[in-house]
Amino acid sequence: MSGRAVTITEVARHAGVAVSTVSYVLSGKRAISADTRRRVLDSVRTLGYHPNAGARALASRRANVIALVLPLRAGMHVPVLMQFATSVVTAARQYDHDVLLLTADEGPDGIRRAAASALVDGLVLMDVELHDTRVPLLRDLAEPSVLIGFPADTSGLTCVDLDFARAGALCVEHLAQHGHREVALLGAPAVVYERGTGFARRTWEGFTEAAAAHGLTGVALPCEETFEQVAAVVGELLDTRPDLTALVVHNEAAVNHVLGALRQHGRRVPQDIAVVAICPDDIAERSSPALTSVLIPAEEVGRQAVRLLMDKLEGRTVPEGTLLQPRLTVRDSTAASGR
Amino acid sequence: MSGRAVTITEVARHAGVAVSTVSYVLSGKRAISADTRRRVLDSVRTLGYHPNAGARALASRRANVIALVLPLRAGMHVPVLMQFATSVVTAARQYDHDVLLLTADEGPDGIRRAAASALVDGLVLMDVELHDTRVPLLRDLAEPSVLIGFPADTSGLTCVDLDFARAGALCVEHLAQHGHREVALLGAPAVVYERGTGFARRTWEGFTEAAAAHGLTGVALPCEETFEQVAAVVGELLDTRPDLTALVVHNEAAVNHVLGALRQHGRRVPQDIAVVAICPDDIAERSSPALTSVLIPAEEVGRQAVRLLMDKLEGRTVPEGTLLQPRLTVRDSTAASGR
DNA sequence: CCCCGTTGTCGAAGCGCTTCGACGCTCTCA
DNA sequence: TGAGAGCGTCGAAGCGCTTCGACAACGGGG
Repeated sequence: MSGRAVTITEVARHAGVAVSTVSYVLSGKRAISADTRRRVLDSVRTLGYHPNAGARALASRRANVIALVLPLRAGMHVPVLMQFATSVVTAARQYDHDVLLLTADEGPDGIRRAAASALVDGLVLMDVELHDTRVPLLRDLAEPSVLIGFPADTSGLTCVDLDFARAGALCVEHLAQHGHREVALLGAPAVVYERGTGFARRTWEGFTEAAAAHGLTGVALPCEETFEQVAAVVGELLDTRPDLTALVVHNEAAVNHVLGALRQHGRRVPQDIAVVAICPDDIAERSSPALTSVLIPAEEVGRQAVRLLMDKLEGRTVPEGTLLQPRLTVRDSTAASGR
Repeated sequence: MSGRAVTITEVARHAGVAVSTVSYVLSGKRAISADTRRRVLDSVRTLGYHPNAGARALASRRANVIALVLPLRAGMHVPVLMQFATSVVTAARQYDHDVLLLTADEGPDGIRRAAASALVDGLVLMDVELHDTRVPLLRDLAEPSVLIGFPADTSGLTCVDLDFARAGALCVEHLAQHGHREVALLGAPAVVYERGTGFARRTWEGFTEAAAAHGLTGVALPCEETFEQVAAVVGELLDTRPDLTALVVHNEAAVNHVLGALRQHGRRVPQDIAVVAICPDDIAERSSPALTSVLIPAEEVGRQAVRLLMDKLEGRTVPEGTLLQPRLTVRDSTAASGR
């Protein structure tokens, strides 16, 4: 490597054409004869030319970079966040864009800075709360943005997420079909609900409503993440609700503790009690027994977010809300349950 | 927001000075009278001026962006990765740089592209293997880079990491002090060792050598991450080694399974068996009992990596290897052990 | 009192690219 | 056979910024 980088001027000289011709070959924005194209591409290859990103951004007013705004707050399950992040990067690359990582600790200023300096063409925000302080900012930003998660008021925005209400309901329906009459939801830590995190609340509501609709007794509880606290909640539940035969767990970090607590209390899964989780597949598969679960389709959500953002960048109009339908995978933690 | 962005020309006009003067006020590269400086800064503020990143990069040949190259491979503990990532972003912002996220699935080409296009000024690579294919590329890249983790041959590179050998030894020493005579290491999944992941191997070696040095019987085993597999290994260990009184666990995902397995086998921690973990503090604290642990100082490593990169960007020479000293925090999983 | 070194400011030349308008060809159709 | 319509290519004008050299204005030392 070393030395100065190859410029488009050198490529043009090497191929014996004008600079603009090289540019058109590379962008495909004007017709170019097959012969010229071949010669230019040859020169590009032999010289090892890479267009200068800054110059390109300056001249075209497009940086070909999008921002990914990560939160990092208590109670968020990090591996899922990471899945979102990597799928956003991968999807962005498919549209020939790169991804700039912005964290929450710079606050709204960071977003404004990146947008105003034309560092990025658009934004993807993760883990949006019901009353997110970043939302007003997005509304009057010139750059388009897409939210992963739904704030309370989605007007003027573009949001994508799994349909968590449906996910909660799906778990209940599955259990109802298997004859369970009394079920419990173990959710996120209390702080997550208090903060107004949409997906946690919506699961809760979906669970509660579906239980009512199917005539089940359903109780929903927040759930902390240390073994001791989980064991306490589980113990309490088992003691006070003798007819309880199924648990829905919507808390990645607590899933294994729940199973451990049940083991400790001498309950077998699924013979004594059924368990359904809402979590990534790898967690469900790695538990013992393997858990029937509704997976968080992080990869799909990330891809959709990028697709929507690209549509907006092209000037196409996109729907305000996009809800991905959950699917339930039956594994060993409910299968044998024939009561 | 909306409309076209404010340019330096408009600021200059508004403040009644030349464009270059505005530039010098902002960069501080030439002396400017207090009065002029104030007027310019006022204009900047009232107009809401943000320098265009592309133009700046083009003219100054510095993008003020660094790349963070993430792997994503089996057996890596994601939350730790995420800690690295966020600390790199935070540290970079302190040097007025942004972070571009590159993933491994584009391979070395992604690195080359980002560097050659002047999208980034330098690179931080995470989770480097002993024989990493990206390393030769880095050696002949014009852009400086810093590795988190040590490859087998570090010549011509800059590497930072926790001193894992020392971490393994520290655990042994702590246990030796508490009178333990036979100890076991439960490490990463076998695939991680086979792949040649430096930090896993170095912990193993540090553990083994320290055990020998202190006259302890020490056995080291890889450890998979499902509860069943962990329980099997733990069961086997307890059965075949009746004198075993302490476990060192270097596997974030398996830690809780180990505790669960010990519970299942009726062993109390720390009365019957002591446990030391090498893992982030939050995991150690959230376990029950809270674990004596050597923490992975992810935040410190990320910060150092950025500092080293900035030094290289400034043309300063930096050491090839930087090893961070581990510290052991005593908690409940070894404290009461008085044997 | 003259010369020279400072200090503060300006103008202009790029940085490497995209894109617009122009222009010379070659075809086609009347 | 000549006008008009593409097609393929070129030159030049920026995009918004940094940085270099120039140059007033001012003071201090000989």
